[in-house]
Amino acid sequence: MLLLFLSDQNSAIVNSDHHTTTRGDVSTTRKPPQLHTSTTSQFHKPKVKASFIHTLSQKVNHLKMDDEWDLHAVVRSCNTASTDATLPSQKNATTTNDEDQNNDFDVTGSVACRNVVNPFSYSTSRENPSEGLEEVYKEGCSQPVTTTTNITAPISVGDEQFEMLNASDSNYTEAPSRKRKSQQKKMVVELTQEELCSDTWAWRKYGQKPIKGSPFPRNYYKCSTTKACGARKQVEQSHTDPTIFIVSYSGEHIHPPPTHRSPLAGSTRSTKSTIPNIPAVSDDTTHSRSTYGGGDDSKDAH
DNA sequence: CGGTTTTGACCCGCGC
DNA sequence: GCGCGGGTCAAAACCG
Ligand SMILES: [Zn+2]
Repeated sequence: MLLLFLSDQNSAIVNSDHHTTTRGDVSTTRKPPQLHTSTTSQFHKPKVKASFIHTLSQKVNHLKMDDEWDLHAVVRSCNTASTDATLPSQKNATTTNDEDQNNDFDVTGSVACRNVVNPFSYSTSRENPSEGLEEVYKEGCSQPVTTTTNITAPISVGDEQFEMLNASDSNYTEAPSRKRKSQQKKMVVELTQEELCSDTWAWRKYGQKPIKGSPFPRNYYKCSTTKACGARKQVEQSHTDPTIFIVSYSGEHIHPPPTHRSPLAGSTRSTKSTIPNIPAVSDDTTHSRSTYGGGDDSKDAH
């Protein structure tokens, strides 16, 4: 397992909730979508390599039939599976119920039972959060825990960002607001489905965008336990190993892990709209969701 | 009815 | 200055 912890000297003060203020300032200017559709000033076309994506999707096909990118579906299915105790990596973990999980979760996390500290840890001592994370990083590097898949794919994204954060700005001294939003701290982790669903924190998805380097989009999640909690994570499927999910954690939880996640969490809607078309009798008997239109700005307005 | 997901739009930093 | 790429917002749809 590879972990990357990116830290910026620019304290986290700037990042807390500034977006609210920033956005709030112009929030009123935010017009309804319809009005804006005609603007088309900064919208670029989706130049996605269809063939490439196609190839990749084929690869992932064996994993998920048509919605290759419903991470939440993955998590959900995983959870369901966990209830059935079908997870290979959780066989030693007798805790399958969320309630019990919470009990077992403790502070280190349920996955920690394997032998490594996982990113789901909750540290009350926020004095030196980086230390703890560093530890995680080191642990993860020295003690790679491969559950069922051999995780050997190098995380380049983290490296890149790290470089950017540290050496991109030559004139960088202590400017508080130099990096985007709260990008100052980040921990990249390669996880499998089991590990992904082992995350007992309550996450709410707030965005999804296709990433240039990877054929798969990236999902953005925010902690939904408390509004004040600035913990976020982004999940992305590894283009090298579709079975691996690259999860980037940023921010820390200001609260203990939730007792149990809401039933709504991780739920995916059947189809995009209220089109009752094709009720249940279809080739895809399962939940097949929409074809990930993607909340990207590459939506080629017209 | 409340919490989530979806998804188009907006914002922002950076490179050219 | 513009376009690109990535991150975030928020309205609407959804589901238990
Ligand atoms: Zn939190």
